[in-house]
Amino acid sequence: MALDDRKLDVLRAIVEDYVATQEPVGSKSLVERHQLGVSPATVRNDMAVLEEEGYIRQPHTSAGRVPTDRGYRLFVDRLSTVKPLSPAERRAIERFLVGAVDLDDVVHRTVRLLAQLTRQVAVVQYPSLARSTVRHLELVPISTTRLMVVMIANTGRVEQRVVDLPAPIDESQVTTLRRLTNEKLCGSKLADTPPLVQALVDESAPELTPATIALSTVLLETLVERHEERVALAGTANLTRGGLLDFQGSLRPILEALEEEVILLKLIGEVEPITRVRIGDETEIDNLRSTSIVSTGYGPGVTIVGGLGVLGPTRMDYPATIATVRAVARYVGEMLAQN
Amino acid sequence: MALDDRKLDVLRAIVEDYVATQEPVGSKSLVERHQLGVSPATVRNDMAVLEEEGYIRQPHTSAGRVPTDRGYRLFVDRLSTVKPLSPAERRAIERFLVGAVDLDDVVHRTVRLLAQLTRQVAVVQYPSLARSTVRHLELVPISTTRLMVVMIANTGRVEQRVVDLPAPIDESQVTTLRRLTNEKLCGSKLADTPPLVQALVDESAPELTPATIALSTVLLETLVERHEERVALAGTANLTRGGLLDFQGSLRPILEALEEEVILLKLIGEVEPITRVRIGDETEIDNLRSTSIVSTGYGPGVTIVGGLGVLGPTRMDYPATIATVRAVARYVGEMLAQN
DNA sequence: TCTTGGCACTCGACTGTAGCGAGTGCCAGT
DNA sequence: ACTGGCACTCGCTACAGTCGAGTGCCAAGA
Repeated sequence: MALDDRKLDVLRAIVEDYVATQEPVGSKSLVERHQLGVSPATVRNDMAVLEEEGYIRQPHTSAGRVPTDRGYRLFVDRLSTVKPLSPAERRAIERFLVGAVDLDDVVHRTVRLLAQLTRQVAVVQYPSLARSTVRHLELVPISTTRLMVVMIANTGRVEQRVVDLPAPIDESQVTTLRRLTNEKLCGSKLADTPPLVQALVDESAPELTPATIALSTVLLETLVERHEERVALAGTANLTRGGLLDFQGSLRPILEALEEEVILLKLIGEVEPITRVRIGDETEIDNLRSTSIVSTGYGPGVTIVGGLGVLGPTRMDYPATIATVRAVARYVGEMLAQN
Repeated sequence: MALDDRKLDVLRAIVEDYVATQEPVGSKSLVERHQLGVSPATVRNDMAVLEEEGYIRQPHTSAGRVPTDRGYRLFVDRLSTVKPLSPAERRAIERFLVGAVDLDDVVHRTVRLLAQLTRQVAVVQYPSLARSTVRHLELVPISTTRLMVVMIANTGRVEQRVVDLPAPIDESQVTTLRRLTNEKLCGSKLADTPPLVQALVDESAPELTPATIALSTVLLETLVERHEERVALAGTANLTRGGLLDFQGSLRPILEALEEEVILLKLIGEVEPITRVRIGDETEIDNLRSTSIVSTGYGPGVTIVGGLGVLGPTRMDYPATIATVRAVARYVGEMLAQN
């Protein structure tokens, strides 16, 4: 059955009221607060249809209606327009992000900003190594048989590993190795490095081959195979707003899920610049059944190097949240472009 | 008034029972579960005294007794013996920490381990820069007027900053600058670097002086003045155990406090190898009135490079927690000593 | 002087009942 | 197709009553 315009208006009104008040909304208060131009009885009929179609439900007989996940989905897809940010919010974003001294700083400031503006839990992925290129590789001897390798990526990320060498090498050999690796790998995307690393081993001077193999093993293993993705988190205290009414009383499963980086990455590690909204079950994480996630990709210019987003109750102000997430992502992109 | 031995026994029994059951403990169940050798009535008299002295209190008339902060304090100081770790726990610690690939990895594994073993919130401070020495400084040109400086510390920490140069410099000048800074600063403690950095500027070749000044400004500002301390956090989900009975119902203030790195550092940033226990108000943080913190320093050998600890309800198993925190700190120290 | 059993008392937790009111579904009328 | 009216549902709150764990006090005994 097709929903006519008025039924959609009713659904929109229900979502807006419920988000604002956090209480099931009844037919009478609905017509009072919105200019629907019809009587409560008519609204009730519409509600009955909406309920039959699964867009709203009653917590119990004789209570008002509450949107279902499906109702929110329809609202987000067809009934809402993105709220423009207030000037105050724009100013807050700018003020917050200027003066960041390094990548860590940018990420931390961003995640705090996002948490503060949306009053929800914010997650920011560090620029993905897989989508970074190598800017410089530095080898620092720790002892004659141990080497620290530091990789600096164009996104500002810096990763280090310790390499155990099969045989001692001296200072000049380290210099040779350093030059060689930099020549081979600088400028290439991390995802493209495996053949280059192989070439590195093939071309190394015989006496350096064992060391080169050890080095390349570490490089491949840590930087390419297990993607070293990282995330920053802030605003968990915001989960307690709405005093346990959201999240059916227990924060536990949500806090547990938030501690799993793998889960967070799956949810906000976007590849596309598109803003995604996952509502309830759409998160596909059991522990997050009662939450929604708004996420988007960010990066300098048009390329995407990482994702960011917020997590909150399914009952959230989607238009405002979407606007804020997008705006913050855009600013962070500009920030990164400057480096 | 001096408390005789039996009154102390009663207090100990109350603390132990309350920690175990989370329910106010009455005189009758006390004598049932502990071999006190006296009747409930006697225990009641002792309880009255303990209450008068402020070691225990009644949530309401006709309820059992609950230890006060002062009671826990006395318990920790004089009535408890550190529980030895179970073999299973020892094994868990070893298994968890072997195979750590870099400092980030060590810290993350440690904080998770600690959270898991104590079933509380764990906090681990990264090795403090102030107590590290410079192992290597790397300068990587980003453009002709921008330089990324990467500092590698002996503790494994790697910090990077971008330096804006007043005038362009070429590759060979970077090499010169790199050699000079490393000669001057390698091996010295960060806290001792200011005069060395100054000497660096004085001795630099005239054409490099402006660049050197820019570089040294960044070095001093970021690495010495504002101590770049970092912490890792895990186990916030454990706050929800005991279903809101601890923390008088609201996790909010606690989650808020946990987001402030400054607060965490104040609480677990130990300088001494001593294990500290802060109970309730002793945390000196309003938001953490209902929590206790057990913290200790760690480091390779005898020197302390950072702190770690756990935060939980004042009603926590102090002997077990103290033992675990100490054991983990010791293992982390050994871990670091290997590098 | 310390310990003990007895006893009256307190007060939170739980249960059952009743009234209220927001909200609904249905139906007949326009 | 919309509307007003009406009976009904059911969660919420208040209130009264009961139960029981736990206490404080006291007088008697070791």
